[in-house]
Amino acid sequence: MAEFTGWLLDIYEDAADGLALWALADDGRRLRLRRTFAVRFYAAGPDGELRRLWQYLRAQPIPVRLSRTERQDLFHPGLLPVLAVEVPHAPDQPRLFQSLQDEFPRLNFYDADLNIWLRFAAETGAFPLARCRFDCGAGGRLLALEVLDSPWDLDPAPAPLRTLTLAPDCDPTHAEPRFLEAAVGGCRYRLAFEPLRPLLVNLSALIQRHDPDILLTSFGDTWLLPRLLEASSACGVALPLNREFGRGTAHRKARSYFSYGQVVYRGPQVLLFGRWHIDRRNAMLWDDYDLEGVLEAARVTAQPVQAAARTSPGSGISSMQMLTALRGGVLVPWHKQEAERPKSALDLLRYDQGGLVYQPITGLHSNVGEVDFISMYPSIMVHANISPETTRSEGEPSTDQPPGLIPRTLEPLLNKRIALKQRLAEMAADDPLRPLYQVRASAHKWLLVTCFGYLGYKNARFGRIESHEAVTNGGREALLAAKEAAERQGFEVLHLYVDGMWLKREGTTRVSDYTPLLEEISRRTGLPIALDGIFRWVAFLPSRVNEAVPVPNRYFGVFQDGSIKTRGIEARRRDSPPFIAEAQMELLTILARGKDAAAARALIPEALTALRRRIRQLREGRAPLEKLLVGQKLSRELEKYRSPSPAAQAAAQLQAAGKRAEPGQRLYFVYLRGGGVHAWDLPTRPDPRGVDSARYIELLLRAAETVLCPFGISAEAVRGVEPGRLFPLPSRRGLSGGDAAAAGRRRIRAFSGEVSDVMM
DNA sequence: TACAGTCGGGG
DNA sequence: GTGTACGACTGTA
Repeated sequence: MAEFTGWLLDIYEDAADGLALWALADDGRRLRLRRTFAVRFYAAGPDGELRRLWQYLRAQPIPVRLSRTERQDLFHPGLLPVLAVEVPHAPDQPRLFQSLQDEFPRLNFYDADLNIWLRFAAETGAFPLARCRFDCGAGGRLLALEVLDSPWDLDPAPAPLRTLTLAPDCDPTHAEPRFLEAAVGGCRYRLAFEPLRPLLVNLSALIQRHDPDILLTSFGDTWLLPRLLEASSACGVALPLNREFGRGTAHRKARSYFSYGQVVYRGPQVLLFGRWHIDRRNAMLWDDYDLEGVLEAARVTAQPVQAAARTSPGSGISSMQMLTALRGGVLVPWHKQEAERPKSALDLLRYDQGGLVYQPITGLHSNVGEVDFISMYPSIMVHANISPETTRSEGEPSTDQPPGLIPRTLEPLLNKRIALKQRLAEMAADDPLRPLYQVRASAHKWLLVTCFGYLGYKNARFGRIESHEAVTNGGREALLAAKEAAERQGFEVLHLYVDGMWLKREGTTRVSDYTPLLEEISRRTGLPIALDGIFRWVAFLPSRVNEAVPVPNRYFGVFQDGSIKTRGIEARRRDSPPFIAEAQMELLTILARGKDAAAARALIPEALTALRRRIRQLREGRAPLEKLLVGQKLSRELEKYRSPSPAAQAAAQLQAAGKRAEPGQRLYFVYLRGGGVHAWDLPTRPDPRGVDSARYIELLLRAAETVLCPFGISAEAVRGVEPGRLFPLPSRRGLSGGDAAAAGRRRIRAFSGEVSDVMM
């Protein structure tokens, strides 16, 4: 084997050698390598306890090397005396550490619960899909490894990965699939599920013949792979899902957890060794980023590919922070130990603010420029050097100190994202590489967004609330500085929202007219800023509950290039039935042809005609059922519901049919006459005649009002589009009261709490 | 009127 | 394997 170059695909613990590695050589061979690998972790605490730990470790059977040394804990000044524990055989470490947790509750452990990829990446500079030079001895023993590229390269040499796609011919939650559709090496196969034995034999032959690097499945985690594995053991036909011979697959249980204010359901997982299983239906945020987004995330976070495909970007950024710490000799706490410092009421008042939000001037405006800070919060963290160890307790950042852990982690990511966006801006619209760069930029965006949230999360390993607050302070200051600059240059500020502002100035209609403003803002704040575009027209909407109150994030408009931007309206809400969302977009597309507000107004009759057609479609039952599906997330266990919300009703129906619906799962259903629903994932289809078309018409009319009323069309006029038929107008609520007058005035207020992911 | 339940974000 | 905000809105009692 000697020396060769190629890509590093996979790493995992190996009972015999310590570490198994898979390489894809330039000549196309897939090679299994092995080497020993020692891991180190640390303990700190009272001297007596450390001595006791020393004796305990000496007495137990797992070989270890012990030494006393000093290391840096990010949350404590100076160096911390620690006991270093080196475990020469990596697979021993988790078991050993497990036993220490109960035995030594008073000690603080560091670097104790890191996955093997992270340790390997810290030690060697490698990362998933890194280009490497491998030097091998007999039997695949890895003697030396040289990493040839970096995760920050914009154009990494693409690894010629082989993918086997597997998908049942229908959604197994609905019906029993009859065929397994497979695609590999440019060929498609259709394998019958019954009888099982030939299926297994054929599939096994496909895998052996093509030896894919990736098993890209639909429902592989939740249904297909468990089913195949079960069949394999029942029939006694070996199925080489793993590339690693003789090793079983790894399984993770399904779970629901709370994140970003809502429950998330994560399905069960089936993980492979030596090749990757990615279930595109169980991939989290990377879902629509496709495989490239997953690979990009794995490269920059040094998370295993199969994990990167399934975890949130939160664990990705956490992984990057840990890597920065390991490489810089900073201890990675096992559990974050530091509680928040006590704060006075005044501090709380000062701190507990999020992004700056203005009340927009409601109504229709022409020639409005939208100017946004680019990745505002991450830019502030890097620019102002905000990190747990550099932030003073007053919440003031310190730029006179060396760059902190968080800025060091973020800076390359931020630079790469900006470079990718630059590359995109220079690319032709039809460049075949465009989607690739988009997907990569997108993956980076999520990592950046999450990093800010993590600063404020009390259980994050490197979080600290004061740093979090220093960031939001910086954001508010920057936005105010931007507003002042705009006003000084004669712009009217129509709206401010956390990291963006909407501006108008008589005679200012060209992109270049904004250049002096952008330059001034960038100079004053030190943060990157860009013109998102100039709206031909944009409408900021009032509250539906109280017409006098503007709401900060409900608007729609059309840029000069004809593209439509919407926020908060029906078309963007995930619980809107597709029919309603599409109808609203249809109306907007018609209005978007208007070059200014007046021209758009002239297109209203055409929009009303389209609306009339849509209403008729609903009334005559011609809208396809799938377009009427409402999707809502189950927010809790079925038993915990106190009133039968539509999602709870759907869950009850599923349960009655023997299918358990977990919190965090999105359930789809149609509204039925009489107030009920019919869950979509039932074996029976709803009777189209039972569909509550009146309710859908009401939803449609509301969506139409949202986009038409700003043009001066009354709600009554929208509802009267059908000759001889006026749909009743639901009464507006709470119009009375002193609130309205107060709300009519424009005032600046701050969001309290999280606005983390609004910002980028 | 009060309360319970759901959504939001980007590209 | 990571986050339990908060305001807008809707439906129902």
